[in-house]
Amino acid sequence: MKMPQTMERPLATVDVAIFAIVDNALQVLLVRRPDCAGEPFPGCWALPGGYIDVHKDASLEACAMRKLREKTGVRSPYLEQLGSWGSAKRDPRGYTITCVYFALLNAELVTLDHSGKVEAPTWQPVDGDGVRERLGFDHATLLAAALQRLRNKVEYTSLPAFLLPESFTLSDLQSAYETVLNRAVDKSAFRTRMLAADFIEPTGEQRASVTRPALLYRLKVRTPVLFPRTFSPRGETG
Amino acid sequence: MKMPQTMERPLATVDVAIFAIVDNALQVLLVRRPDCAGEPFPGCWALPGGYIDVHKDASLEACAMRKLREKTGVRSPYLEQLGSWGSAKRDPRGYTITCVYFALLNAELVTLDHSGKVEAPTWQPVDGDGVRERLGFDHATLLAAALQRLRNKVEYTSLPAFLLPESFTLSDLQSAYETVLNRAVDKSAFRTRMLAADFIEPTGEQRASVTRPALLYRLKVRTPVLFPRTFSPRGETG
DNA sequence: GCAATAGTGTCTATGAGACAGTATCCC
DNA sequence: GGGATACTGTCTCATAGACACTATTGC
Repeated sequence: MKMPQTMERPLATVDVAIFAIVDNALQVLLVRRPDCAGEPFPGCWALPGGYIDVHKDASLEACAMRKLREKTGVRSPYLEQLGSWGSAKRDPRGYTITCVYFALLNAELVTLDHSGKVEAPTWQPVDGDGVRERLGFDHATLLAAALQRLRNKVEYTSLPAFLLPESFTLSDLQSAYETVLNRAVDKSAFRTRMLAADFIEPTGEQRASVTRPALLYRLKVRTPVLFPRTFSPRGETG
Repeated sequence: MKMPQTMERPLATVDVAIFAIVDNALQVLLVRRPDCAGEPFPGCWALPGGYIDVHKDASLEACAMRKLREKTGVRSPYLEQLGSWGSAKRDPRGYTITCVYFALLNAELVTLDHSGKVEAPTWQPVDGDGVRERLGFDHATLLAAALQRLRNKVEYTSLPAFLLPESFTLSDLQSAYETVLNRAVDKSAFRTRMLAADFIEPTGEQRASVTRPALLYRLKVRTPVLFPRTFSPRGETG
């Protein structure tokens, strides 16, 4: 076997699929590829990401956090490693490995940096397995994988709670689930399940409203909770 | 931002946690680190793995497959990406990123290459979150993560089927589940669940035995199946 | 018949889903 | 009161788990 010093090293990058609910729709944060000569996929959209800096990034997760912070200003999102993709062909500049994370956060916390750059990050609505815009590299594949993981996990975890602000009502939470799942869920079953899972607690406050005020809740735990069953309309399990 | 050509590139490796049932126990395949000077963790045990060869390995999965084939001779295991770990400290030779896979296979298919090398791979019984031997690098962490993923998934997937030979009885399958879960499951509920999931089919043959012969089954699909609920002893769902 | 394992039936508790009903707010 | 949303109760059905029962083999 060759010594590591003589091995040809692949390039290593981290990409992040950042999701939030904007305008009652699930959206993902994308950046535009620079239009300069020598840059691959000029003008295309892409997931925020870039090279691992072996001096700055203590770990892969730290690198993902850094990139997320740089684009959104958010410091404490839900962040989960999705997986890694590597091949000689996914980037024209050579063999690359990318480690992809996906993040969930509350859009209100985000301050997009629109300081005149072409690469200004923008929310793009999710449409089916991706977005309408054409993505560079294999990012359409990465985004599709992120969406699949997200939708899959929403069926049996408390993930949508991370899309909401600090305090929220059960109706807000249900709405977040319905937005991600793209289908309605039964209110009674939903509330029973959420309260049984014991991951939220009442703040003691109510949300003022023109109609009956709703109790406000907050997360009891910062880690997602697994439910013992998936959401499933009657008879869908067979 | 620096150009990729001038960036310091981390080393990229792939490691594989290969599991099988040997002597009615869950075991993992480990290799011994070479004892030469300059090699880190000499004499320690480690997960099989090594550098990505940008000329040989078309993808990360291809690289994992190659390493698995080199150690076991097996060509079609169940192989799943577990995740990636990267930091400056996990390998004394510098910043490394490792992409970890876990594999499930039937021990009978394995031909261990014991051709006099020190690095000969060996089955080691899983004990709690790892093995009794001391592992080099951060492989104890990686192995613990693999075990956690495995045990977690076994609760709601057909993964243990990949630990069995081509054809097997329902009792064999139940035994595989019990070995991985390290607890007994109810026979009736187990059989109902397995047959309802519709991922196995009778071969038409029976297993001869000193007692009542059992029907033999084979997998209908090569991909794992998800069950709508986890295994859970009455009242454990809280 | 006996031992041993394969396979089935029966009962009960749980909880999801469907949906209707009640409660509480502002106007 | 009326409209709107928050929240609860009731019914039914599917199925997991517990456990006992029957079936089929070799001896």
